[in-house]
Amino acid sequence: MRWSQTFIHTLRQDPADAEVVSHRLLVRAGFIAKVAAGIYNYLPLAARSLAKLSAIVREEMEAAGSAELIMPAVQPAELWQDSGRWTQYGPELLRIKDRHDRDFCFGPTHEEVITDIVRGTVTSYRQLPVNMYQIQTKFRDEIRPRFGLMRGREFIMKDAYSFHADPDDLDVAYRAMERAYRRVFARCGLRFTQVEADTGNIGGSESHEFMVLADTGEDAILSCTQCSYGANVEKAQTGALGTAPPWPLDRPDRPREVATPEQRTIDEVSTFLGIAPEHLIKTLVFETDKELVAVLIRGDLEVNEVKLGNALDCRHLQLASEQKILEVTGGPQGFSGPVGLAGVRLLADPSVMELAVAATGANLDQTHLVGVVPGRDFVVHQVVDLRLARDGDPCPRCAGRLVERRGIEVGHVFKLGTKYSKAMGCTFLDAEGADHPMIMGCYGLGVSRTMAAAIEQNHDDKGIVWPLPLAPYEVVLAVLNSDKEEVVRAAEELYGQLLGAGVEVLFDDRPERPGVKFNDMDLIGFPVRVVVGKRALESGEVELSLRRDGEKRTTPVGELVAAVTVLLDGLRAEVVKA
RNA sequence: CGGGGUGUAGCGCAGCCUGGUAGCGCACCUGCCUUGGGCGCAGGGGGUCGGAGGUUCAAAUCCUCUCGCCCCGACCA
Repeated sequence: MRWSQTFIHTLRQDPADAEVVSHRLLVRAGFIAKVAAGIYNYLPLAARSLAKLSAIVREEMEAAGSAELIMPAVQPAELWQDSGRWTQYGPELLRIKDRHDRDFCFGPTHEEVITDIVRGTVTSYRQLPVNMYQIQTKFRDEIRPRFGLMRGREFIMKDAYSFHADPDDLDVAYRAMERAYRRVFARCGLRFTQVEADTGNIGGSESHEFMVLADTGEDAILSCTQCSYGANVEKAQTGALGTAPPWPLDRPDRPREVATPEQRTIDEVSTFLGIAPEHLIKTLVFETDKELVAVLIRGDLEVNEVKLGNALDCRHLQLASEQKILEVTGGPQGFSGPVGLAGVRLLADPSVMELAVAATGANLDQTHLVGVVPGRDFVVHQVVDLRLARDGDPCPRCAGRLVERRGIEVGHVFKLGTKYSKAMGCTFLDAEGADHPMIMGCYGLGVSRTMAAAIEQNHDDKGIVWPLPLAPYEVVLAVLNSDKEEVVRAAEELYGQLLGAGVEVLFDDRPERPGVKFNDMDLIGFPVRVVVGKRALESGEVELSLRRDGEKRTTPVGELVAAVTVLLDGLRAEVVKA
């Protein structure tokens, strides 16, 4: 392709509204252009990268036994009413009406449609399993779209769904999908990790996320330095805690009140009392959509609100207001404690119940209790892991330590269970003729987000540094002195040779000054660069370099095709075969 | 939805406070010049100042309403 015949327009200045690097570079390098908040044009360069990524996804999905189909973007309300999500999904579901005033939505996901397909066709265990996928535009009306393609409202996703007669069969498909995802991201040339994930409000029994590693990632992930354990911070567990320092105070037969004027925070109280934060019981009051609860955790630890939400089985959760705390505990914020606390559900992290003796708030203004013994001085309704894991914590599986890294969620696989099949009557007959809901799995991969994540991970101060498999063109060929007939002739000749050899090359034939061309090539990030200029040409040579190191080497004109082929083969060999 | 901003040429911005012929840089067009890292010189085209209403002799500027967009928060398969 010739530059002059495609549509590539770079910007000299950063767009004012781009916050993150992938957004900034995608816009500047001419890959995308905003149409509305969270809605973008994918210009020709982006279309090529997306096509390459999609091709890899298709190959791996087919290899894993999933068949491509295409479902509608616009879906009738009836299906969503059938599953119950028409009312559950909330304003993120873009609802639209047709000319007859009938309700539709623009699909944010396709469980309803695929379940409708399968329930109408599959009736016997003999027809299972079923596994299908599509690559399609989704729309989710996010409250605040941001970060360009990282969190758009309209985006491209590969979504797959599988249907099974029993959990073991689901497990087979699930493992095949995990493997396919690992292969996809490895073949894209991305550094990534697979982690255990919270199943969130989609429900289900098992879930993994695939994270492209990048410092700018929105998600925190913890992985063990010694074993394969890895989890999203929302889900991460930790190993046994170290032993606390010895209790430095007396051990009264019952808790003793101590005046702690204006000492509210863990740091203030532990310093004031001369004890370690590990000796304090932190008491937090949360307000859910159903109730108020008091949550206990050791003073040096933090509560994981996702774990808490799961334990309480609630949809929304927030720290209670000062007013609510006063109503529930009788004391002001900063002086809450479990002793004598009645009329409210009490949850504790195991770290609290392991304390032999502790200090905590007295539910009285300016007062704490010391010498509190869990089990003797208070009992809780439920002991459950509520701890937020953090960097340096012990691994739950081995003797190693967890390290925290940042990642971008590009894939998420779920064992869904029977949530949709039950709700929508998607059942089959087993060998005995008994009726059962099918067991489902669903598997999402953010295609447009993966393109953005690739840039978050691979860029420098000049622009994008595409991994070869996702580059819009593998090679760029630039002619520097377009006023010199013999230089242009040589470049045209080389362009023909590269095309003839099957090299995926973009020919920068614009009559621009060299500086403009160099900067554009760096900005767009073509992996291999060939420069034809009069200087090298005088000695019968052209210049060759890789985007990632910029190191220049010259090669005789007659050997260019061979030299480019060698470079490309080298880059391909680096991409891990998962 | 709460808080804070912002909207002026394709892009990035100034002008607004203190009302008086709409500006700068980049991009674009023409000519000359230059040609290995976003050349130089000269000339030129392009804007109902987000929209509606109001105040005024006069509104980009002041007032009211409205819409879009951005940031922080809450939210997020």
